[in-house]
Amino acid sequence: MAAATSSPYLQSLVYSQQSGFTVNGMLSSHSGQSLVHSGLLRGDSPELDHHHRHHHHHHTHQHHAVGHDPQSDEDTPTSDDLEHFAKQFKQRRIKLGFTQADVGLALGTLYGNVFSQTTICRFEALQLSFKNMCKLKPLLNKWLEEADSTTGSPTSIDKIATQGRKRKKRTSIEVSVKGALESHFLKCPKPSAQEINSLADTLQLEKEVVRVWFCNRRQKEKRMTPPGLPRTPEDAYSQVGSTGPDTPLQHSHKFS
DNA sequence: ATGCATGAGCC
DNA sequence: GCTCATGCATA
Repeated sequence: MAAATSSPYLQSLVYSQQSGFTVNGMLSSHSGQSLVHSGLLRGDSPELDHHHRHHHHHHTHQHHAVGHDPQSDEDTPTSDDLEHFAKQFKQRRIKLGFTQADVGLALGTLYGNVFSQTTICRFEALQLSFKNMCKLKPLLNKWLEEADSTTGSPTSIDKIATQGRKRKKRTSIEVSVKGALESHFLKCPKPSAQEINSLADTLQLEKEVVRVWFCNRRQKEKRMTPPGLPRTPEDAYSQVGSTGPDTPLQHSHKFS
């Protein structure tokens, strides 16, 4: 009893147009993401091509005053850890009957940090930056523990006030124009204002739209799972219906 | 699930 | 103006 707080299927049904996953089914919604990462993290300098390990700047922060600190939880996860956790998380979440949106709201009501369906989705698909993933992992992990050992406490959902600001209507860019932008991006990922200007003029787009497009495109490159990664076709079909624990995910450590 | 957008923080 | 975390709105 307790899993039926909100309507778990509302969103799933709405968004299940392209993926084709059912409400209660355990069909994995392997849409366009590939779970094999290539270790592309921070460091936006294409020129530098030294194989960077997933390092973490060790700040010379002073240690804790107390001497007893056998095992603190401040260990930096590796990409593998995140990959595995994300997968586990998604599976448990689905089995518990929660949607991504549910989790986002639950985090808000439980810990004060509200997140959208988008963010949960991107976390599960490893489409965030390494740092961002590390930040969200503890939070989601905590929710997981709570939801898993829920003793039947119906958490009442509560929404916080939405900001009342007019948002610009999303401009939809034509596929041909997108192609042109892609081409330019490959040549020059970081065009100057002048370049953007001429580009915008050529493509008949607002300069701001072009600028934002490049910003977003750069961010994509910094995700854990960069776009255009060919997913292994064998991985396309995994557990269906039955209690499939998990699919053995092999990953290739390739830090070019 | 993803594309375009906002906004905070940094330079 | 860029990066970075994040999300509304939409495909």
